[in-house]
Amino acid sequence: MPNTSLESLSPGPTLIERAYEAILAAICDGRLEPGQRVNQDELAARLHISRQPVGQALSILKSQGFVRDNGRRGLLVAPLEREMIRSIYQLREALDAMAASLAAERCSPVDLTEGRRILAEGRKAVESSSVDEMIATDMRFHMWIYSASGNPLLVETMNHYWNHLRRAMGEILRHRPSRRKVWMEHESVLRAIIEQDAKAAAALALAHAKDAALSMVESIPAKTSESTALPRTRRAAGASAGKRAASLPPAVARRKLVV
Amino acid sequence: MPNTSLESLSPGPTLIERAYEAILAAICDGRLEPGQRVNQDELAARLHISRQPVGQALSILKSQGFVRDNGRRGLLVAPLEREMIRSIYQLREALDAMAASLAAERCSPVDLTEGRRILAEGRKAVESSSVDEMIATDMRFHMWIYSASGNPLLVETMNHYWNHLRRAMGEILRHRPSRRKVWMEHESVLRAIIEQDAKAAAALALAHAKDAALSMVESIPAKTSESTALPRTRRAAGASAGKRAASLPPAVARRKLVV
DNA sequence: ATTCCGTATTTCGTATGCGAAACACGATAT
DNA sequence: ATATCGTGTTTCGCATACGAAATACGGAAT
Repeated sequence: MPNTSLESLSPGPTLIERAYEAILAAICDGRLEPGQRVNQDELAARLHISRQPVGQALSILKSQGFVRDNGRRGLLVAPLEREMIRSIYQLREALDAMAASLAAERCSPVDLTEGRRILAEGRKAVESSSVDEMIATDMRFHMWIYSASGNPLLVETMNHYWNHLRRAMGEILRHRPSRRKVWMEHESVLRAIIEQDAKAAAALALAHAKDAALSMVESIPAKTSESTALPRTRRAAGASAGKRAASLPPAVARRKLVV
Repeated sequence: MPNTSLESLSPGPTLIERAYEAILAAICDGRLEPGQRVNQDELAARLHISRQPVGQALSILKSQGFVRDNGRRGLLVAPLEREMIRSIYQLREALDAMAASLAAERCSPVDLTEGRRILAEGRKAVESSSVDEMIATDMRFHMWIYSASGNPLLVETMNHYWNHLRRAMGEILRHRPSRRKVWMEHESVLRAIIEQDAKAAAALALAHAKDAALSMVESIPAKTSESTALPRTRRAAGASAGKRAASLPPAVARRKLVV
């Protein structure tokens, strides 16, 4: 059989992947609240699967910072921390600017129509005052820029951070009204991209990120009570982990496994 | 017992965490070669543990892009791809500049002595021509800047990317000689930080990243033969995933699990 | 000799079983 | 009444068992 353009088939989403998606979605849209304990058995029961794939999904979520270790008493949904959100917005200042600049230089006509479409959607979402829809469209607009920048890693990385932002935005917007000028700013960024004015696009995106940071970061309580059902279980060594480089474990290093 | 400053104890590294560290280390320093198949049973045997923790560790590694799915035939170590490295360096241009600027503004005296120490170490490593040591010190210097920037997320994110870079650098430096001016450039960045000249620090860091990108990216073969023992197993749908936003699965979405 | 097909093997995903460690609660001693 | 200790319960980590799906290989047919 000669080279048909048929690619082979995907093994399809495993239970691990589907559990991951389901739990992540629940965390991001607030169905699982920050600080809430999360339990393998219970999740497994709710999803009608065994503990095994749930455990694996939670491992991944933990490595991505969406859930946090809670001693031997399971895990809990990562609380919203002002410091974390501030850090994300700081990264966005650098990366959104770069992304907008790149997008202005190299995005294609079909990208542009897509951008315009998202802008229209966003305006509509603001009219309808559906908080969830507003957040989703906001995220979609920015993801569009990352995508138009042509850097796949940017897409991946920022998708991750935006999932964290989504949580915070959902929490905030349920109480405070939203900034209406958001989509004005989006429009001006889009216009700069359309006009291929990289400098302007970068500057506008930067300003937008700074604006957003200003209104979001202040809205988050400085420390979320901290004592959220925190059992006095074993835990430390990793407490001073402020400057650690490792991505996963405190590396208390019993005996190192060697491959 | 009143509030002693004792934090509770950590449950200690689990086998999952230790396996993760061991496998990641093996991948980063090249003991597990790019494109090589990786096998749960074999790894478990080599580490003298069962498949379970190995599988979980691999799940995490997969979500971080260090290993890649290979149909139902296990996983393989992610091949080195020029496009990937190029993307990383592009992110570095934005983030290294920002980090250097922040570091110049806010790093403490003890940070500075640490920086000087690493610089000296780096010089020594170049003398000794130990490739591994050169890479390690290079990474350490940059991680120091991220850390001095005061943004913990920057540390985490860049640590991740530098693990990818380590792989590539190791592969390259075994064939080509290293750029000797690296530590000259590092020194000038450090000096700008010491003098608290944020603008200069950012500019120098940016130039350094661009230089490094130039000499690294070209050294990577355009496509690593691609056919590296690739079985014609089921796989697709995710093949056109260039612009996808999802971080884990292609979301072919059989029936969505709902929490 | 080459091609095709059926069977054995490999290897993963998922479920289940077991033990350890911490919490929760109630009983006892002061 | 309060403090202390011992027991039961919870909940996870890790090992093992089982089934599904794909490959690899050897024999039969052309």
